[in-house]
Amino acid sequence: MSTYERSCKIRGDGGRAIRGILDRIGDKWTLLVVATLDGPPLRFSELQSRIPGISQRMLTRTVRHLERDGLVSRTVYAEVPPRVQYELTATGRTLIEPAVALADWAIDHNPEIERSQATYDTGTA
Amino acid sequence: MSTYERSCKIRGDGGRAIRGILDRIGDKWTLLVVATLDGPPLRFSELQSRIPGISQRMLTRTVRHLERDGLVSRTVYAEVPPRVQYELTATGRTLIEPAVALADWAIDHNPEIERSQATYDTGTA
DNA sequence: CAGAATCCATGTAGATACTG
DNA sequence: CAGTATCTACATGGATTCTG
Repeated sequence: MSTYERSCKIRGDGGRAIRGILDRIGDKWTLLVVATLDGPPLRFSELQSRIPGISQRMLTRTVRHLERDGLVSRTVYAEVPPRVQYELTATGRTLIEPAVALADWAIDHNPEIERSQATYDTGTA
Repeated sequence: MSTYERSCKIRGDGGRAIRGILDRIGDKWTLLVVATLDGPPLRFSELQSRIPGISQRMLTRTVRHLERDGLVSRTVYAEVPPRVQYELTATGRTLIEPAVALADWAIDHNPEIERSQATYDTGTA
């Protein structure tokens, strides 16, 4: 299959599928949370300490969205003090692969892109 | 390589690489423009007519960003009326593959995700 | 035709303070 | 510990108007 044919997957239904997933994972923290949860279950504070810069509010929102989408499971243990564990679901794990593909692309092409930006900016400025 | 090892690619430098690419392609139109340009060169108006809902301003901004990143080339023909053609660069084409992988994931898992959301919402509401 | 410029609505994210 | 609530700042995106 050529990339031309494959790119129809992106435009497909007017871009609904792509838009849907980018709305889900395109924000500032979601993919980082998913990647951080690729491994043993973590509790809230562990998650927060492993994701430098994320605020409580943003972590809460992000895991809630992921839970709603069925990509992360949230288990509350009825203890005092409370303990809540987060874990990727089977579906959530399947997201790792395409996400890594994207990260690979980013790592591979970043130098090139930054050079292009520098050229563009000096030429325009 | 396990997904666990691979997911380090995402968290890598504290998520810089992923953040960089999501800032680039995570917006509303970029991937749609890239996918639409996977094929013969198109002029501004052609591009706009093939991407339902995009405004002039957003198309202009999006192609400018892509040009700055070196993913799209912009060729101005000195004619009256003006003609401008857009085309994916070689680098731009390499983005198609991981983007399609993501679109595939979205298409595959959308039904499941929507079911999860429905369950979550009724349970919470 | 292909945009540039301006204005405005909305959403996203962060800081801060409080609580079961 | 694991949140919730509130407020605010900023970025994103859209509509409209104007132009080389």
